[in-house]
Amino acid sequence: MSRPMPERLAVFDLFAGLDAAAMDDIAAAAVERRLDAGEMFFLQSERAERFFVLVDGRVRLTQVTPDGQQVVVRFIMPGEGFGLVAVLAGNVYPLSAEAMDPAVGYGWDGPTFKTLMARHPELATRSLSLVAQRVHEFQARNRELSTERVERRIARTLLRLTNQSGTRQSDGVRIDLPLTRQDVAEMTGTTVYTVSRVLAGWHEAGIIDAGRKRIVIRQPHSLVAIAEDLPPAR
Amino acid sequence: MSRPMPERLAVFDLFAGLDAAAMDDIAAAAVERRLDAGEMFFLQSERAERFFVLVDGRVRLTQVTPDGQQVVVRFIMPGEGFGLVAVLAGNVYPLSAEAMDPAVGYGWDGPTFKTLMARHPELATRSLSLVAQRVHEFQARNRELSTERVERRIARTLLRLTNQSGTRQSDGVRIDLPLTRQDVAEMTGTTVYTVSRVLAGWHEAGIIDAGRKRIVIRQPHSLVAIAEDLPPAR
DNA sequence: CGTATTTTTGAAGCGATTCAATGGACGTGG
DNA sequence: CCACGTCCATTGAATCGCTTCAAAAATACG
Repeated sequence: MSRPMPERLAVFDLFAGLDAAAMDDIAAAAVERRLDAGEMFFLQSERAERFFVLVDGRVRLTQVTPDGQQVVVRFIMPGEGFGLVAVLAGNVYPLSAEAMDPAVGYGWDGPTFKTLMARHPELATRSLSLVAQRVHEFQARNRELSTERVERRIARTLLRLTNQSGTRQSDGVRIDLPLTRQDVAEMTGTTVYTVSRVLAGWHEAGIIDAGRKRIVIRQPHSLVAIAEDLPPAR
Repeated sequence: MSRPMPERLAVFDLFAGLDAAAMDDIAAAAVERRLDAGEMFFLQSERAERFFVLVDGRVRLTQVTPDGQQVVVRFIMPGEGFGLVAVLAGNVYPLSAEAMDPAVGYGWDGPTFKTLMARHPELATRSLSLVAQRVHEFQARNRELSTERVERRIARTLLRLTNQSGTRQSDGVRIDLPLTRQDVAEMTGTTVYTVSRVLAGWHEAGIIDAGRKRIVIRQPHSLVAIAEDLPPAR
């Protein structure tokens, strides 16, 4: 729990466009937290006191439904924030945040952040844009879930993950997350079995290359075609 | 397009806790818009210039998917805002807003509202809470759509609508919206046929009373039991 | 009344789930 | 470096929930 460097904040979406003085002020109020792989930043249904911006590592956000099913809500990469919505709404955390690797985050509690927003109106505007963007994402995902079939949802999810954390390789784009079929199933609202079958089919067609916790997209355009429901060949 | 009365703003979530001076300032910047039933406040994919707070009437928010399917996102009742997220994010409207009755709304454009937020920090905080709440709703709905069966989703949707616009009657609680089976289907991500069958089953069991564009909940606890997946009898 | 909209119902079909069981990959310790 | 145990992925077969299409019935409305 040490004091973070103000310069490092500048790279984060949430703090874009703030001047040096504001940055100092905000950084002074932050608390650094370092976690090992598998440790939790916070747990679902705890009172939401503090939100974080991820500096290093990766974080998995999961939610457990009342009847015990688990859902992967999203992954957080360095520079992104998590928990902000719950803190601002003054609720409990609606999901759990687990470090997938050794991770470092900066945290602020609600009252502190509100004070900061009052002092720096630009911060409030940025927060709003970010949260608004989050609404868009969820809305899009909602529409997907209610109108699209599983294969398409999986295609979309892989493409999204590719944008978020894909690295080019000689044979395609690799998704840089240790994703199990179970994870993909929990993100798309289906089962491990179906994911396995779908991926097997795509592998057959040469669209992807998949192994244990490893997915490489060999033909992104084919995946886009599936996601957008275009005729496969043209 | 006349000037709204500041006192009327006080009842709205968005402006709760603001003092009279602030209210005057905000009201002075608002534009009133009056629509007949069937007219649109705005259309999906127009540039989002202005958001509204509904003063009177009811508004249906719908979204059309790329492949032409329609989804009912939610209904807006007096006192609620709509379009805020799109305006703050500076995007196009992700959905269309249609007046179901003759409706009255107050509107603000983005730059104006940002200026107002800078002058009244309390307004920024309130906006954030509201948008945050919206995120929660969508997140909950996401979880529903990805893990629950149709019957449960319909039960939940009816309960939600009951909370939003239900009126007590001798024989139960009536949903005060002219809801077609099609509307319910579009809210729950299913088909007219399935909705009809499910409602018929519930009517059979005495849980609801339904007619053309009319649904009355006779046994809310039974519906809750279905929504929560509890054993029906106890 | 006649017409349009909304709702219901039947029957067929399919996509996805479920369960059970096998097969493969990885890490660890001997 | 091999052998073992564990976790992860695959596959087949049975089943089911829901959709789809077609058509009729009910309700509202001018």
